Amino acid sequence: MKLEVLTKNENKKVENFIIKGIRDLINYKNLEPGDKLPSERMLSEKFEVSRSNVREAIQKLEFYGLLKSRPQSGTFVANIGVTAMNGMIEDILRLDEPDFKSLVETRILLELKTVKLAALRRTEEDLQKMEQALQAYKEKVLNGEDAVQEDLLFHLAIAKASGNSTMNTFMLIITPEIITKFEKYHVCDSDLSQRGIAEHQAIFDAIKSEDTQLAKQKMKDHFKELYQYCYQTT
Amino acid sequence: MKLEVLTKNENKKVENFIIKGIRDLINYKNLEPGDKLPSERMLSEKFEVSRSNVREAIQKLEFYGLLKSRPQSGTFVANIGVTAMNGMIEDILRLDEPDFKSLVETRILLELKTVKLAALRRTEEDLQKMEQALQAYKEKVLNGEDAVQEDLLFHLAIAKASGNSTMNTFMLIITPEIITKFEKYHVCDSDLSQRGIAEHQAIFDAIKSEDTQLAKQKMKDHFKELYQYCYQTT
DNA sequence: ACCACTTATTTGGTTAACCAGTTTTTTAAA
DNA sequence: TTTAAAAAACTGGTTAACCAAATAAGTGGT
Repeated sequence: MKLEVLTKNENKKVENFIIKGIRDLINYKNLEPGDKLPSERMLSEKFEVSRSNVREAIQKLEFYGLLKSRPQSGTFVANIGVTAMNGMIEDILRLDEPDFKSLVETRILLELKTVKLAALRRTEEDLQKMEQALQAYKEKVLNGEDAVQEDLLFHLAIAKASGNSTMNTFMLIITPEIITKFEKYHVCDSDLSQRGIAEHQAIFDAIKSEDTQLAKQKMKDHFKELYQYCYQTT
Repeated sequence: MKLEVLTKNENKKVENFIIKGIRDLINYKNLEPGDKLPSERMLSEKFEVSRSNVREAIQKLEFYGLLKSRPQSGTFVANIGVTAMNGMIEDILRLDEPDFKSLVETRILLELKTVKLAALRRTEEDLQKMEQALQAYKEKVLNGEDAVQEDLLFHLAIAKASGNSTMNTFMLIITPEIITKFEKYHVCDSDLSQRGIAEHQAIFDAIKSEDTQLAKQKMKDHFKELYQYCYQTT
């Protein structure tokens, strides 16, 4: 297990090493948007790493939109100038693992917005989906079972109803991390869950009646404890 | 070019097909958190696709925290129950490409928060980095050159100063997409850039003097045009 | 029946060979 | 010298063989 972490770190180190190499290459050769990078084979030879490692690094930079691979042709510098390229690569290299506080902070921010947008834009289909999720949550809680999953699915249904695909994606990214870390730190007691039903219902009603301000307020109430938990520790 | 898009769609279709297969497998076999998935080879045989495709799909689900691969051991269901698993996979399958409006909307939301947090938490080092970015931006504009990159680097410096790694990551994700799409739609004229300097300076000063409300207000002013642009069209 | 030990198999990850287009170079005809 | 055609070299992507660790199965002694 220890070994796995080591190799993972090692792997990350190699990846960052290659990313730095690519950055230096772009700077040294003054590559501009649209220019072609050396082939994967040449890079792997130059940096003395495997081609898989090179592909990995390229794919990461492609994820952040800095490079663009074209089959049977080459890898190209995206439509971003040298300056932005350097700045962004530096940021990418320094990115650290998200801490729990950062995740919760972001979730609250996103959800206070998605709930407003959902109240504005929700379709009839969205309402049905949310109601289903709410119903599933209620049943679990009333049976005294753990309902963390159903809880979050209701929130994801709101994100979908917001009609903002970017926020929806971001919610999907942070949700599982929150689930796993949350279950470790915190256990919902029965009273809290009972109150959760009423709060969820209030949020749903506000969205249904298209009352954006009320929806936001109800979401805020719902997050009150999490908010305090987030800001009291560390 | 047309072909590339086709194969890309085709590829996505295969990936989604496999993801659905994995989902059905989890449901049918009632796999719970910690249980082991069939090996990649078996899955590739069962779904009649290449092992690469299977790995691709697994890595995507791993990105969203639903699976966890362990070397020389197997792929395991993450600490998430069947219900959340189903809901999230459905969302992932339906995720569409982010539209420009959604990107801008999210950017504004994130930046109004990061600027507040930056005013609260910025270190001396953060201030230096932001000042450098601001200076670079000024020089470009005063020379009459295009300064979109320097503009965004200043905003990224703020995101970094916010001390929230999740928001920082999200800003990094949407920034390049905004750059490319923005340059297509909109060209900054000289007057606008001149005003941009003052606005950036005001934001920086507010952050420096730790005035959260003022910082947020200045950022809001800065986004005024973008905001209108975003909400007038479509 | 149980336990320590060896062997065989299975696993995700890695490497190297291969593929089908693309791009550059060569060639020869005008 | 120019240009059109042909061939060679190169490209990212894909497939299949290989690796070392982890697990399962077998083995023999008690």
